[in-house]
Amino acid sequence: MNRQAPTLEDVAREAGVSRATVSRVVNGVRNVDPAIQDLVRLAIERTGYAPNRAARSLVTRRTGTVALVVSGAGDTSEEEQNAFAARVFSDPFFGRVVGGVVGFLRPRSTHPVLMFAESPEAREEVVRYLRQGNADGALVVSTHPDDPLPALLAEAGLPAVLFARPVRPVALSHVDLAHWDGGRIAAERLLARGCRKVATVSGPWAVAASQERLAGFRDTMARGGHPYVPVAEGGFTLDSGVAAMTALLAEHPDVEGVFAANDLMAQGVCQVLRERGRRVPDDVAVVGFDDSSVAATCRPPLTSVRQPVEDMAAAMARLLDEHVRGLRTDPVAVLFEPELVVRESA
Amino acid sequence: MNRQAPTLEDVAREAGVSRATVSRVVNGVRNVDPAIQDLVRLAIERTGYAPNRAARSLVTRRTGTVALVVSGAGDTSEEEQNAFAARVFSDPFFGRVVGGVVGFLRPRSTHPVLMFAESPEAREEVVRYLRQGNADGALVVSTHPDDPLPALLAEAGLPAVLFARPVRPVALSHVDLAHWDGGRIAAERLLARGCRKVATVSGPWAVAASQERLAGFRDTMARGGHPYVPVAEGGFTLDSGVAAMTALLAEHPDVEGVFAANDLMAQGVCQVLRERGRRVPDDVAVVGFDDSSVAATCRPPLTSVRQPVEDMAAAMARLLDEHVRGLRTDPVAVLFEPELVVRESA
DNA sequence: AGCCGACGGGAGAGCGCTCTATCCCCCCGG
DNA sequence: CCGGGGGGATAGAGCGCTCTCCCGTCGGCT
Repeated sequence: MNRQAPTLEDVAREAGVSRATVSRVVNGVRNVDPAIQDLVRLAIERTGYAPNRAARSLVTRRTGTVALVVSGAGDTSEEEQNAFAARVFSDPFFGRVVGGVVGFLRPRSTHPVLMFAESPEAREEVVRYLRQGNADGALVVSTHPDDPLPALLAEAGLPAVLFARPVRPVALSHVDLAHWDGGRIAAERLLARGCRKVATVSGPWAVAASQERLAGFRDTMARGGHPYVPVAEGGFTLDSGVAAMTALLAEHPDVEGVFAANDLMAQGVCQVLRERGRRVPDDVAVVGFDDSSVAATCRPPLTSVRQPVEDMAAAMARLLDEHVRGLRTDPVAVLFEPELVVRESA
Repeated sequence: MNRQAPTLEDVAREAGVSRATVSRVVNGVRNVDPAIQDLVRLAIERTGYAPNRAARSLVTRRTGTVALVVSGAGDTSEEEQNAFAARVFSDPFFGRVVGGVVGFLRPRSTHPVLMFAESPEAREEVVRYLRQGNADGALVVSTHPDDPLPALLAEAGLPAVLFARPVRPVALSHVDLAHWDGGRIAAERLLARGCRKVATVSGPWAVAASQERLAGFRDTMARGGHPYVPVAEGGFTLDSGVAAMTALLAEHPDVEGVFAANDLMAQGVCQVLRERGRRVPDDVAVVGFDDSSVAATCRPPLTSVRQPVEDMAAAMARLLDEHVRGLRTDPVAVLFEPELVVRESA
């Protein structure tokens, strides 16, 4: 940029008032004579003034920026970090998170800085980034239950809000879903359809959400008269869904209903079923989880337990905002309720 | 943050030197006595100093941040903006862009700010954001050929690099693919497989890339002895691929090979084909474009013309960096070559 | 021995903004 | 007619950093 950007001083001179007055008009603070306000606004228009954020944040100690961190637990090399980024983005879940966050942030004229933290160095980088005052706080989405980042942030006293309750308690706010209820809802659907032989593809054991979904599903099935439900562990990916369903089908060829702990795995389940000549939903009913975009594009379209990810992400941003502004000091947990979205698969 | 962050001054006092010296050590500029360097580094360690970016960028007039803008041409309402964000993220293409950009930026300790610009206000916001000095420049990925953002940026003299050549010439650097060659490669594959009756699902007419891919495909088919190739226009989405293939199949039921201008549409093509009882690739060979993640997950896995999106995105970031640093002043175009990735569909 | 230049370090002036303290002026009550 | 009060504007002190001067101290060369 060669043309020197106009400053408050320039506008003040143009309007014939002081810097402070212009500042007040710009920030809409305290009483300013309406006539002078117009004068200042005109001057701003004429000079094409845009406040310099660095200068502002230097004195306010606020940046109006938040970091959106996708973190793992790994000790990944530099090259694999790219793959991590690509993998993250191939999961439709994150698109919804971003959409929700942006939905909250945009009306406030702020925008998220995207960071990936899949190695110790990258995690240090996140902490440094925040400590340097590049952003006011962090929205953290962990892909792994052992993610050490939340603890690092809490320890450094940096404002942060997590997606999903951390396994180890940390003094940070988080939003989460009533996963148990999600499992219950899935079970109720399969029960209502009259499925007798039922199996489930769970998420990784280590993930609390997986266990809760599974518990909700099993408890409800048990209450419905089906105390035994075969389980195969998956990894929330398409491939793992395929593998899990293949194993399940080998041992229980007479299965009539399957609950997969996310849509990607449900898609894998459907693929295996079709390849084995089973029709969905006529022979086997399949219920997914998340109600992500694949639920709609999958053939057949998946009946799925909806996780209101956008709302949850927006709530994260709102919580962080409150923490940063000091409106809220103690960590809180905000819980969302799942609901069934019926399509064709069950 | 209640605990006051240590400043240069604090470190200087601790080390018994001047602010300027500490600054020199931190920035590794000019010669500083090694003994003093150690002294300073020790002091930094002890105080836990982290340079304040706002203060630094106030004087350097550089932020070390770039905006990653996904823009459209629309005049979209606030609510639909969210949908836009979600839609963008459901396209695997953008995940690769982000991965490539992050891959270049991360080693430089910078991180992209994510922005969506699908309305006039949002575009103004992008310009304002950059003018305010929140970011040094913008990486722009347009989803629409009529996107006015590049012109706005060029007009404002803001550094920016585009993905794909803009339809209306703009004084900005861009990276692009040799689309014509991509079309040629697809044609050569179908020709080599001995397909006689061939059709193609193109991208939107208005998009230059669509036309070039189509031209490359047609020219090569013509040279191979097939002057007439039926075309159906798609919109780069799964649904549009389904619609286009349905139409194509109605008029040309004897088709033996299909080239779809991206993988998402190729997936739609495969779905239609399967529903109509055609086997892929035995009855009909399908070639996609992009080699995106759906190419691998699609059933059957897609043979696709690879677009090295990660490399292209990294090149964008590199170009922007050069422009920002003043190493490069005139706009340039960097062209990448596509290559065929053979899987099962053709 | 004297001079010059290179080198290492310090002092201090801002960068553009916010915000507190202050001042001015007008209005009102006594 | 004067003192007090308050709204409305200004002056000025920084926020933490970089960077341009400037100064002192050597080492090497004539």
